Amino acid sequence: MPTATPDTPDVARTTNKRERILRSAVEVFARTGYFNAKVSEIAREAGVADGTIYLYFQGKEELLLTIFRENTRGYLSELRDELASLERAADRIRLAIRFQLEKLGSDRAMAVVFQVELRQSLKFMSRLSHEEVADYLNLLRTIVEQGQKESIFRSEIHPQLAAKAIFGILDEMVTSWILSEKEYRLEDQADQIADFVLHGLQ
Amino acid sequence: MPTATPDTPDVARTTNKRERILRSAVEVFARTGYFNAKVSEIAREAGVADGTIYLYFQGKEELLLTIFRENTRGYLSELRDELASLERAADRIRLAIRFQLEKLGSDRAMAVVFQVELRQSLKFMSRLSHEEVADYLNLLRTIVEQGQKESIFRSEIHPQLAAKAIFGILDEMVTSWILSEKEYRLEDQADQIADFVLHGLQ
Amino acid sequence: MPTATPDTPDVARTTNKRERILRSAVEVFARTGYFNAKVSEIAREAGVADGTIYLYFQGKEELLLTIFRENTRGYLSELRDELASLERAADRIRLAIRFQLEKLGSDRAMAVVFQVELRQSLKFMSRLSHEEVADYLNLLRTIVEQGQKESIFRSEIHPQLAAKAIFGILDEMVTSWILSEKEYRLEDQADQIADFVLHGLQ
Amino acid sequence: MPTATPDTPDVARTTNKRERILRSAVEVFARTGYFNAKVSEIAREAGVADGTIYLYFQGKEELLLTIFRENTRGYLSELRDELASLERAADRIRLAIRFQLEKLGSDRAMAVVFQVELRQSLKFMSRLSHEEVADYLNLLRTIVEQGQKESIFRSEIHPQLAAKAIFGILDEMVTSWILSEKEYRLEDQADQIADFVLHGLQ
DNA sequence: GATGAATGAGGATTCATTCAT
DNA sequence: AATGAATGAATCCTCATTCAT
Repeated sequence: MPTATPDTPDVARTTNKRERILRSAVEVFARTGYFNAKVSEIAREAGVADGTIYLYFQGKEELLLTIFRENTRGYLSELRDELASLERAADRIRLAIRFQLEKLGSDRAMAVVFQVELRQSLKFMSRLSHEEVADYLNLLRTIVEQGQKESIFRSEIHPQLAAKAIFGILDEMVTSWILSEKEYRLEDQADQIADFVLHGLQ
Repeated sequence: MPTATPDTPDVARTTNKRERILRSAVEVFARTGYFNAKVSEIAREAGVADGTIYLYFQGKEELLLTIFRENTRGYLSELRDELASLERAADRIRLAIRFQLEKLGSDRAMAVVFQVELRQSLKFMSRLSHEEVADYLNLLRTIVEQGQKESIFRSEIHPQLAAKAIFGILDEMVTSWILSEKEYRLEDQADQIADFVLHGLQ
Repeated sequence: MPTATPDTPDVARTTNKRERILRSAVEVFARTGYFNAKVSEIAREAGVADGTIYLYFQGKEELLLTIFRENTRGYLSELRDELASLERAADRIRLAIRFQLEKLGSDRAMAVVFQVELRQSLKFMSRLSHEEVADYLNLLRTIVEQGQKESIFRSEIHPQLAAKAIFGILDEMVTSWILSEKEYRLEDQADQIADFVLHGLQ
Repeated sequence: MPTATPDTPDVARTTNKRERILRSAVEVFARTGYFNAKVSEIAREAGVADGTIYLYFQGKEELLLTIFRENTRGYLSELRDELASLERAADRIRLAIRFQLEKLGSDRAMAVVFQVELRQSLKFMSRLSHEEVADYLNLLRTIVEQGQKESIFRSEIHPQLAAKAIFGILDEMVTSWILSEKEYRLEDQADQIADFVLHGLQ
């Protein structure tokens, strides 16, 4: 009996299916909102049976968490890599700002999930804020502390507060972009924001 | 000493009931999240029958919107009043920052509703962002523009972007406070934040 | 203390209110169906408060029953009066047929209530069929029996069955008229129907 | 002894479930009335979960319509088949009359649904009267016209009116049987009714 | 008698999840 | 691994009725 797809090994096909489910979930969550999203719609869009989703994920909630975790992890390690090539704190701040705007600005559905759907409930948000978001804030804080050591950032600024401020600014820019009826490139705001932030820090 | 109405008049009782429902809704939404909140629980906590809620509000969604609208309106007009007593843009920025932190910092349940529950869905958020939030951003923007005219703020800053940045910072501070396991007074951050913002603008 | 309306005694005003409620009920039942009819809508249309209806009637169901009873009683006694002026069974059959078509054909809303709304449930229908409908069937049966005694109607016909047949024909004509999209006068069918019935009896 | 399918195939079981739901609906509608019937009771009686009903039907209303449609269609095509074996209009009238009485007389619950529950509202009735009932009336009308061509029925009778009259008589007989406290076989009235009708037509 | 604000029981329907195949 | 038919818990809202005024 001939093998149907010689170059699509089981693992690949399976991985594929998992990815397709996650991507469909992003689209459906972004389109209808997490609470109104139907598992069956995600399944339909992914081209799998309803039950299949439960072979890969515990349930609807795990879908949302997985979307967040896997993407955040990817973003963070990539950002760390890129930051390694820069030395000065100011440049690193600029890079981090541009990076976040580029990433979320390149995938509106994903951005909607990050900015809107993930903030469904205190339970959700506190889980997130203690895990990946905390990592990201720490990264920013470290850069601020570095700048203070280099004496280019004012020492009276509380680094954790500065990190939150930067995060808050970026968060608002992304949300505002999502909700905007005008079409514009999110990353085009990177320099202006960086100027504002660096002035604030200096 | 003014006599408090000995026998609560009809108007008061009615108003009372409406207010009690709204307050219960804030508590229940904050505790369980909007989607998981049961109308019957709000009713029970307000000490009214389920059906009574529908005499005052169209439904669950209108409860959430009303909480937002009525509070935002109150905040905004109060803030405007207080701003009127100040002249310099920098002082006004300081005041606005302190004001928001004080208001939301004084009522955790309300803050949860504002920071978490109101961001349930794109539909909701865009409705809000086009109404009350837009008003607030305009207020901030006007102060920034004033500061630029007075030549105390840098002219190359886009006022709308600055307004969003300030809003984003405050938003993040409030959210972070809500999610924090430590107890601290939100308004204690007002000066630090104002310093950061004013440096950013100057 | 002066009497407000000397020529509108309490009874009259009261009666008036009662009639207004009944008439509104006919209209609302006809328009929306008994089950979908809201007591508050009937009250609004009658110009009284919701609670007032319960001063005159036990509830929604009694409204429907009263509409039926009072009208049927009126119809029946009027029909009996008119029949008294005729002697021959055939003429009486003609009269009864014309009478029913004229009565229901003159008030579409009432006809809808009689033909549609009163047939909501077995419970309702059996109550009606054992009371007023039985009286009406007896009246028809008596005429048929009279015709048989006069030897102008065939004796092998079961009078009760003939009465039901006549009632069934008329009932269908009224229902058909209600549901028809064409406008026509129901009573114009009286002669044709009478011919058919009398042929059937003879 | 023929072996009944030992392992019910999928199709049968599925069909089975749908039929069981419909049959339960007939029983429950007849017992409690359409508006008072609970979907959960129909489900319980059919031995399925509440939700299962919605896999087969859109909702409660579709249950009622389906009961009517599927039965009417079956009746009508069966009646047409049987009529094909007869030639004379009078015999056909007799057959149609007996047929309707036999069918409805053999299933009281179904008859209740047909005579009572389907007449809930103008909306319902006009939908029905424009579809299946119209087909049935056309069938009767055609026979009357045939009889007129054969010159055994009087030509001055309007065939459509005659069809309605026959339908009305049968309708009343069925309703009367349903409401009767006495037990009798509905079809035993077939000859008497046919005599009356044929006399009326001749 | 008249009002109408308040009550609260009641049910159709949805949809995440399961599990026999 | 994959399916998808079946499950059944869970809840918003309506509206007939009451009763304090």
